Amino acid sequence: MPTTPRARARQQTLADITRIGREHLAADGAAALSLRAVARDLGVVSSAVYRYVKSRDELLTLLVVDAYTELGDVVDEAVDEVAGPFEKFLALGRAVRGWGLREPARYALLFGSPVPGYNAPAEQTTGPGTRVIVKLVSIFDQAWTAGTLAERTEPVSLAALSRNFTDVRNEMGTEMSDEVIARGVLVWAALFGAVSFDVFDQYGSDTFSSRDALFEYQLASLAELSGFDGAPNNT
Amino acid sequence: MPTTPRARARQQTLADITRIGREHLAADGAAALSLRAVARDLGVVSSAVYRYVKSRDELLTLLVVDAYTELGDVVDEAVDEVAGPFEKFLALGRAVRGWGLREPARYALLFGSPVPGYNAPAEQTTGPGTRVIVKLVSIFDQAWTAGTLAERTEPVSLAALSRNFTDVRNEMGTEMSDEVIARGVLVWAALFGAVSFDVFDQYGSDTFSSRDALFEYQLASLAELSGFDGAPNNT
DNA sequence: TGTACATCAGTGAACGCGCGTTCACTGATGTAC
DNA sequence: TGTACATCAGTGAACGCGCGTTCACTGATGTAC
Repeated sequence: MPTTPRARARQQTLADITRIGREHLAADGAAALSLRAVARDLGVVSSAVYRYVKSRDELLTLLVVDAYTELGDVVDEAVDEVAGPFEKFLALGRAVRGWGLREPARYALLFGSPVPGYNAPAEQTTGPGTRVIVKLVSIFDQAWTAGTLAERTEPVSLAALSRNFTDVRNEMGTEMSDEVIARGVLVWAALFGAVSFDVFDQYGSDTFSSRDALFEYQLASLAELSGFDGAPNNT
Repeated sequence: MPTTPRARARQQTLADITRIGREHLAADGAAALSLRAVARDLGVVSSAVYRYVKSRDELLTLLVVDAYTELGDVVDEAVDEVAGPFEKFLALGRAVRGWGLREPARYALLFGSPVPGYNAPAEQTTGPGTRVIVKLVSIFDQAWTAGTLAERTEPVSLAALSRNFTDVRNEMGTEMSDEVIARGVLVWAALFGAVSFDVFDQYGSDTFSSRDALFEYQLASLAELSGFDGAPNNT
């Protein structure tokens, strides 16, 4: 917590810069994000922003971390409100989609096209950037540990990836089988595929009158594919 | 076919503009695509490009159509080479992913973040833009007509979308049930989710040592979910 | 408690750069008679 | 077949704009003694 007025003012200004950056992101996209425009909205000369942010790329990093953090918070809160893997999975999916639809530009920053010329620094983005998949793993692990996850034979050999799965088990602290991890990765990618199609408007604008209903079907199908007990068509 | 030398030259120049645009897309992304830079590479003064293209947005449209067309060609060729819905589905998935990995910038233009301030004109992009889904529908329809598509009860009611499914049946010329269409839409979105995660590098750079093996697993799982006969774990 | 010094936020000018688009023009190519 | 006119590709200058980043500076805030 900041002690002096100057430190408090600094923190406030940094928060303002992030907020204004978010607004510009929403209006013009990441590629058009400009320090000068942020400075203008902040009511300050353009060089002043350099007291807070070393470069345009650092501002982008700030926004990436900000977005991952908010998404992570939203997802955690939604998932923790319910009990059981199936319900938690639904909550996670709905939370991701809800946030994406509310914040399309920030969703695009995280899960859309890479920003040309920008490389997110791993040290700062990896932590916040893995919160959703970490949460998803914990949901699978809960079902796995409870012994309620449906079994399934590998449709295709996973031998080429077995060392990777061992690493994942160590990093994530789980005992899940190769097949279950691979299944989880597929469900993860598929979930974001469904959300991205919705957020990025890949279905025509009037193909589906209720995107909510479509997504609920998709989510239930993915829960079924995941093998969660309680999902329709599972035990 | 162009008759006069002038018409032939014009066509050649248009092709050059498209090619150079593709290169700039790959180097700097859609947002940074600039008529002036294209003109420079073409060896011509910037205003000359306006003889070929009305505006920067029209150049973008040219590139969008160009990309959809190439992807459509690649997919059609791959799918038509094999027989049977299961094999065709695998071919489609592999073709999409292969093209995406070869052409990440063009893939991003079509399936990544929307380009801020640019709206693709429906008249020109809808045709080429629907070729992959049309092909996917034809694969599902082949299995449906042959009666080899696994049945499945809706995990969640699709009543809210029934009118949309009727429209789809009319537009696509198929008789597939609501559930099968919804299943196809999910598989479609999931497939592109898996490809996007791969192309956009959403798995860490060293999480999976063989992205090919991972994708083959995902593809086989989606074939199974689709209900294609011959897919592992299906009849 | 008061003073001397260090820190820091913000200024304003400047550097060198790129962009989309318009316009009047030149000179070559194509076409109608 | 030859000529007059129309079409069209490309030029070069200009308009008005925005960008990231650096630098020497001023004046207020904070700190050590």
